[in-house]
Formats: sequence, C-alpha cells, structure tokens
Amino acid sequence: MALEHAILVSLTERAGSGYELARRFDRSIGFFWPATHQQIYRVLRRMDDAGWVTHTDVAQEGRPDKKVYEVSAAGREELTRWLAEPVDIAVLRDGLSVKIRGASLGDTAAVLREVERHRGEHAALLEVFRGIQRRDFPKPAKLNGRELHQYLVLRGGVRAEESFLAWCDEVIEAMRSERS
Amino acid sequence: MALEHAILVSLTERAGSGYELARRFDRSIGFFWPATHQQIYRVLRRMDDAGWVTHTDVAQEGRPDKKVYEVSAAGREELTRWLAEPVDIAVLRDGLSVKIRGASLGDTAAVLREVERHRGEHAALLEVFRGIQRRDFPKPAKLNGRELHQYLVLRGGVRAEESFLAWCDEVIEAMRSERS
DNA sequence: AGGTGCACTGCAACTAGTTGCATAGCTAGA
DNA sequence: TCTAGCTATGCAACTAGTTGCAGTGCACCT
Repeated sequence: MALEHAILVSLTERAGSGYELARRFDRSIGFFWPATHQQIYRVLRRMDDAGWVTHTDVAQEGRPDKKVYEVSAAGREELTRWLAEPVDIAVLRDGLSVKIRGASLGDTAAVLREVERHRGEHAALLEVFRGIQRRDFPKPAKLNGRELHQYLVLRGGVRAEESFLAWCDEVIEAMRSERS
Repeated sequence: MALEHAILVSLTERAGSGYELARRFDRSIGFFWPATHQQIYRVLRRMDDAGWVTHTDVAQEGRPDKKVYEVSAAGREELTRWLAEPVDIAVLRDGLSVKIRGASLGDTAAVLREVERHRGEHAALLEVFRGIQRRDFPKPAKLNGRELHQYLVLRGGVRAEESFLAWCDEVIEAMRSERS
C-alpha cells in the first residue's frame, strides 16, 4: 500500500518511465523501499487507471518507445493525504540473524563466513551512501526543504550501515574467540 | 523461503504449537523475521506434509486441543543444509523514510510528528531488548554456543534501535530548526 | 448478566512481490 | 563474429504475506 507513494515521491522529484524508476529504486529510494521493475510497472498501470499519474508515449531512435509518467493533480492530492496519516513502523527481514541464532545446529564456521560476506556487502553499501553524500550534499549545514529531507534520509542509511558493520564486527570477534 | 527456517530454529530451541510460535514471533525471533499466526499455521502444515516436523495432538482442559510440533530428523537435516548456503542480505522497508523524503510536498509539521511517534515506538522496543538482555544475559562475557548466538542477535537489535533513535533525533532537530 | 480478552485452530479471499520468459535493436568487448 | 549487456515493456505463473472472519469455552472485570 505504499509502493504507490514511494513512486509518487520519486516522480514528483522528476518525471520518468517505468524503467527509469526501476533504476532509481536500485540506487536511491529502493534502499529503504525495494521494488522490482515488474512491481513498478504493475503499480504504474494501476495508478494510471486511478488517475494519479498520466503518461506520454515517447518514441526513441534505436530503442523501444517509452512511457514517461508524471504525477497528476489527483496524485499530488493523494500524496498529501498519505503524508498526513500514520505509516507502519519499519519492517526488517534479516535471514542472517536467523542463521546466527541457529548457528550451533550446523557448521558455525560457515555461518561465520556468511557474517563476513554480509559485512562486505554492507561496507560496499555504506561506501555508496558516503559517495552520494560527498557528491550531492557537501555542505549539509546549508540545506533546507526537499534537499534537507533527502539528506536526512541518506543519513539514516549511513547510520544504519555503520551500525550494521559494528554489529558484524562484534559477532565476528565473539564467534572467532568462541571457536578457538 | 526462510520463514520455514526461522520456525525450524525456533522449534529446535523448544517444541510448541502454532499459537505458541506466533507468540514467540511477537516477542523474539519475529523482531527480525516477522510473521502472522496465519502464515505460521500455513507453513507448519506445509512442513508437516514435507516431513520436516511432526505433530502430536494434545488435549487440554477448558481450551481447544493443540498440535505440538517438533522438528524431525529430516527437518534438522534441512536446517543444516540451509545454514551452509548463503542468505539474502537484510531487507528494510521503511515508509517513514519515504515520508521524510516527500515531506515538503505536504504538511511538514505532521511528518515531524510522525518521526516523533516512530521515535517513541523504537524507544519502547529498545527497552524491550534491554529488558531481555538484563534478564537473560546478565554476564555476556561467559556465554558460548547457542546462548552466545542468541545474545549476539539481541545485540544486533539493540544496536539497530539505538542507531534508529539517534537518527530520529537528528531528523527532529534538523526539521525543527528548518521550520523556525 | 454481559462484554472483553485469551487460547487455539483454521478457511477464504485478497494484495504484494518474485521469477522466468519474450521481444527488439543497439553497443561494446573478447 | 559471437556474446553479453543495456534500454524498454510486459505477460504468465508463481510464492508470500495480510485481513477478515468463525467457533469454542474459560477467566476476569464491571
């Protein structure tokens, strides 16, 4: 019930095709609201039917035609309405924690390697976030409005990844000394 | 594909009925792998058919009969197999971030109140985690095996909530000074 | 006496999200 | 030259998860 709104937010920042939106979801808004291109196409169609967005067919040379979507007045109204109502608190689904919890029922060394691998993935993600921060928000003290809000969300990502990394280190250290 | 394994881990720790599992998911393992009672009943049935668990009907006085599930040899084998293969990295779905990002398109004061509300929810959750930590793991340095692993997962929850709270404070401060 | 809530299971209908594939032409590298 | 990958959309079939309801009987509160 909120992919719609994530798309509306993204389309308000800039009009785009389903494909472009899927790319954006891979790189920015999808870090805290993941979505596949299939899901995005489906929801765009639904929103088009509901009149929250409109599309323009754009012919391209050497590429398939695309449909560029933009938010309609009804879409902006829906977004405003949604912004004023409560959202569910964040949902985390972390298989790694399940694994750690069950580690002693299997190969604990393999679980430890998994933790190290996840640490690597999260370190890479943190670097991505820091790169965006350096490039887009070099002077955070001067921000306000939309840019400030984007920056704050990014800060949430940075904090979450930093905290995850620190946790991985704690787990790795504890599991290593347990095994030795 | 991993609720099965979360249930297997939980049932290995202690046998239980679908209802009891649903309670456990509300209080512990479900913090990083949420599930409703419906989903749990359905998956239990599937695992029973697959032979990963067995059930015993237990008649009770003044209450409906219950089916107490326990992990079979095939279930333990499946769990071991799963523990050795890679898991997807954690998925976060956070509507609050979407809202903050879209805040300037609506009532920013309302979004700020939402952040404060979420801060409260997460502070309560952190207290729950700390309570479990005090009660179940007063001497963390002495832990090993299953208890150590449970403790480490709990530490992940504590760290995640602490980090979330700090982020909320940063957001609240930035949005307040922006508005004044 | 009546209502609420808990314990326990489950069906039915729904929404959301995933996976695999198809099409099509262009570009860049081995 | 052949393969792989990107841009672009979408169908079909699937799995996962949610929501609403139903039944039963006990305990507890008002």
